[in-house]
Amino acid sequence: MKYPFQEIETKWQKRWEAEGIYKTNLSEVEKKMYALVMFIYPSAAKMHIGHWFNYGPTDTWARLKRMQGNNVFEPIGYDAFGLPAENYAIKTGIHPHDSTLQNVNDIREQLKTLGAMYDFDYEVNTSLPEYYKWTQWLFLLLYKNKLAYRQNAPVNWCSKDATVLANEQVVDGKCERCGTEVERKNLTQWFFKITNYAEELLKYLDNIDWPEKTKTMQRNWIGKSEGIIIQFRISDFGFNSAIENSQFEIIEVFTTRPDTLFGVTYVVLAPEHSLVKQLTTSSQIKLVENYLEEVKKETEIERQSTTKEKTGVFTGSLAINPINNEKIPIWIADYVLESYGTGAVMGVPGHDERDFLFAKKFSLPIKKVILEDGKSANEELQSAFCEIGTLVNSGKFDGLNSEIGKEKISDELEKIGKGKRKTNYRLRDWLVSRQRYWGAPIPIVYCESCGEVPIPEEQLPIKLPYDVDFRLVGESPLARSEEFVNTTCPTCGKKAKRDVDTMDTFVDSSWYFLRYLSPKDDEQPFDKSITNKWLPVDKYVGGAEHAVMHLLYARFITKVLRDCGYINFDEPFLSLVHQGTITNKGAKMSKSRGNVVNPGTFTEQYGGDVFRLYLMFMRPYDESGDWNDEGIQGTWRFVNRIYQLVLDNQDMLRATIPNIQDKYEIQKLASSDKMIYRKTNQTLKKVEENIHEFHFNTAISSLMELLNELTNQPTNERTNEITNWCIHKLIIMLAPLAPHFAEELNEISGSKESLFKGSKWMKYDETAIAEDEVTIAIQINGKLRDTMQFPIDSHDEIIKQVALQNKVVKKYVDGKTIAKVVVVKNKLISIVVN
RNA sequence: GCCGAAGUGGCGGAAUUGGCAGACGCGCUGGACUCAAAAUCCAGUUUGGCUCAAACCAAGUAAGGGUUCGACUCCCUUCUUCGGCACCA
Repeated sequence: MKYPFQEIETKWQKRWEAEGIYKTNLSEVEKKMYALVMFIYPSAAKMHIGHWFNYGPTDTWARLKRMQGNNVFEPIGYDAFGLPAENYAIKTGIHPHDSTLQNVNDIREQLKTLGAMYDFDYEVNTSLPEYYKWTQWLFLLLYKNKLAYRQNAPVNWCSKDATVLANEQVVDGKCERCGTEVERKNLTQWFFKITNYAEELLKYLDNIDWPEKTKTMQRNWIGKSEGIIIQFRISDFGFNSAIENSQFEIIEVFTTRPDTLFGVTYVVLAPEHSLVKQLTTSSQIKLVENYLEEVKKETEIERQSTTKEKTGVFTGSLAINPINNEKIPIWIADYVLESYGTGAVMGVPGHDERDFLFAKKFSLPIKKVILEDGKSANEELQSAFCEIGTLVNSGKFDGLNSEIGKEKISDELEKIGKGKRKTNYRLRDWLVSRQRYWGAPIPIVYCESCGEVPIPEEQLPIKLPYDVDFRLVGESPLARSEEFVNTTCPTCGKKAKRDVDTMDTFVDSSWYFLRYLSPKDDEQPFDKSITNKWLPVDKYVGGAEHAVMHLLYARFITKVLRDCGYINFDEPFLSLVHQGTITNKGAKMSKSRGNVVNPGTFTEQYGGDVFRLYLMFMRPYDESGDWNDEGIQGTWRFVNRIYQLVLDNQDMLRATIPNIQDKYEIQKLASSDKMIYRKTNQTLKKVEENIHEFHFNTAISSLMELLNELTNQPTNERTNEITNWCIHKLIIMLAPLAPHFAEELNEISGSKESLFKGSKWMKYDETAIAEDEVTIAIQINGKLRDTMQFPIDSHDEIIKQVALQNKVVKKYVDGKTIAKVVVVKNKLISIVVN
C-alpha cells in the first residue's frame, strides 16, 4: 500500500493546530532557543522552491532542538513593503496594499503545508501600520541621537525604478533590482550614520559564529585602512597670484604608504575637489575645463573601470613635498575619488600600479624608493613594486625595512606638524530615502518657520495614504497626495509639508527579529524584558545574498538600540547559516526568465514531507546547484519502505513498545540483536550531530543505511523486542525530518502522544557504539593487500605477528627484508619491504 | 586585476587531527512477478587487463611535482568553475 500522504498530512496539520502544540511559552526562558529564518518577501502569491529549501530544513533543525528539550521559538513573517508590489500595481492597477494582503494570505496557507512549527499569532507584516509605526519610531530614535541626518549629496539614481539606491544596492554599477545602469545625481536625502559604528561592526565579527566567507565580505565592505594624512603646501600658483595668500594653501592627501613619500613625483586631485578652481592657472583653464566637462559626461561604470586608460590634466600649480621640500606638479584625474580619504592623493608611480600607469601616460618621472629584496638598486622598474622592501633614495631613512620606514616617516611627519595618522573606512553612511510609494513614510515635516521638525512619537504612525497616484514620473508619488503633503507643524502649528519619501525596506527588516516576540504590543516597539531574555537569535538561516545588506544593517541597528538603552546585547545573530541557491538551467529562478520551478508539482505528487526530505537529501545545505527532480523517486521509495515496515510490524509494535526499555546492555544481547542495536545507536549519534550541523544529506543517508539493515536481515534472527526498539528509534529520528509521516508512524505503532510533546529525542548509548571487532587494513609498500578482523584495541605486537602469517602478506614478503612496520591502532598495519 | 571557496563514477554526492576512495540515492544492465506495462523485489554497476566465472593485477579523487610507511586530505606550480570586491591611494 502506497503511503497516503494527502490525508495524513492534512490530519496532522489540523491536529497540531487544534492542540496548539507549537505555541511557545515565552515566559519560560530556561532553555530558550530562538530559531530564525529570514522572513518572506511576498512579491508573488506563491512560494517557490527556494522558500521550501530555506524553511523546511530550518524547521528540521528547530524540531530536533525541541525534541532535545529546548523551548524553541520559530516565527515567520512578511517583509511586505518594497518595489515589486508597487511595480505590479503600476502594471495591473491593483493597489499594492491589496495585492500584498492577498499574497500574504495565500502564502500563509502554503506555509502551513510545509508542516513547520510556526505560530501564526506571532507573525509580523512590515507594511501594516502596527508595524511601521515602530519603524518610524526607530527613525526618530536615530534622529534624536544624531544618527539620522539630511544632506545634499551625490547619490545613486536608478531611472527605471525612479529612486535612489544605497551603495549596497548597486552591483557592478547597476541597480541590484532591475539591472539599469545607475546614474549620479545630487539630491537631498536622509542618511543613517552607520559609519559611526564601523570599528565595532568590524571588531565584533571575530566573536560570532558566521560563515567565514560572509564575515570576510563584511570586513571588505567596511574596508578599514590605517594610514596618515599628509599636508603638501602649495608652492607656486603659476600666474594665478590672486589666491597666493588665501586660506587654500595646503593640500591634504591620505596614504597608507608613507614609506614611499620620497618617491612622490606629483599630487592628484579628484575632479570634484574643492581646490580645483583655485589651483588652475590661467594658461591651463581651457584644458582643465574641458577635462571636467569630459568627466561629467562619463557614466559611473566608465569612470570606475580599472581597465580604462588613465586620463588627467595639469593644473599649472606646484606643491611641496614636506619630507624633502621637492616641488612637484599638481594634477587632476578621475581615478581619484572625491568620496574617499581627502579626495586627493600623492602620486608614487614607482610603488603604486595606478600611479605607474598615470606617470607613463603623461611622462611624469618615476622614482624608485623601495628596493625589492635581492634586486640591484640600478635596475629600472618595469612595473610598480608594491610589496615590502628596503628604503632607498629616502635620505636618512635609507636602509630601513619599508614596514619600519612607514612608522618612522609617520613619526617624523607628526613631529614636524605635517601629518596626522588616520584610519579610514570604505563604508559610507546608509542612504535610507526612497522616492517610492510602498514603504514607511519618513516621520519628518518641513515647517516654514521651524524648518525640519520630527513628528512627536504620540502622533505616530504617519499613515501611508491609500488613494495615491503611484505612477513613476520622477518624483515621489506621495508628493502628489495633497492630503498627505499638507499638514501643520507639530511645534508651531503653522503650515508645513511632510517629507514625501519612504524608507528603504532594509530599515523595516533591520529590527523585525525584535518585534516577533511581542508583535501586537501597541505601547512599544518591542517588550524589553522579553527581548533581552530571548535575544540574541541562536540560529539564523537565510540567503547569502544578504551578506552585506540586511545582515550589516541589522547589526548596526542592534548596536544603536543597545547604546540607547533598549536592549542589552551587542550582536543580533550569534550563529548564521546560508542555504545554497537552487538554480534552474544554470540561472537563478525568476519569473522574468520563466524558469521558476513550482513546488506544487512535487507536493501534490509526493507530499510535503517527501519533498522536504528530498530537498535536504539532494546536496549539502550550503551548496548551490541546479534543480534536478530525478532523485525524488529515491526519497519516495525510502518513505514507502518505512511505511511498509511499520505496517508489517504494527501488531508487534503495539504490543511491545509500551513495555520497551530505554536501553539495553549490549553485551547481554545475542549477536544479531547486538548488530542492529549497535547500528541504531550509531545512527542516533550521526543523525543528531548531522542535523545540528545542518548536514541533512548525511543524516538521511545514515537513516537509509539503518533501514537497509533492518529490512535486509531475516527477521527471525532477531528478537522482536530489539527489532521494535530499533523501529521505534527510526521513527523518532524521522520526526524532525518528516514530521507528519513520523507522527503517523508513531500513532500506528500504538503511541497516543505526539512525538513533539515532551523531549522524545533519545541520547544514544555510548557503550553500544563501539564495535568489538575491527577490520585492520594490511598495506605492503603503501598498497592495500588484504584486511583482517581483530578484537578492538588489539596490541600492536599481536597484529604484527598475525599479519605476518597472513597468506597474502607472505606472498609479498617472502624473500625480501622487512624495513619497517607501522601499526595504527584499530586502523591498519603498514609493512615496508625491499 | 585582487580576495575567498571549490574541482571525486553516467548524475547528486560520501569519506579530511593523513590510514580500506566511491557510503547513500538517482540512472543504467540483468533477473523475478505480470498476458503486458507500471509499481515492487533481487543481483550487478569507477576504468582497464586477464578470465566461462571467481580470484587476481594495474590505473584512478582537475593537471604536474613534492613531503610521508601511507595523500581526495598537507606543501608548491598550473588550469577550470563559482562567489565577492574592483582605480578605496
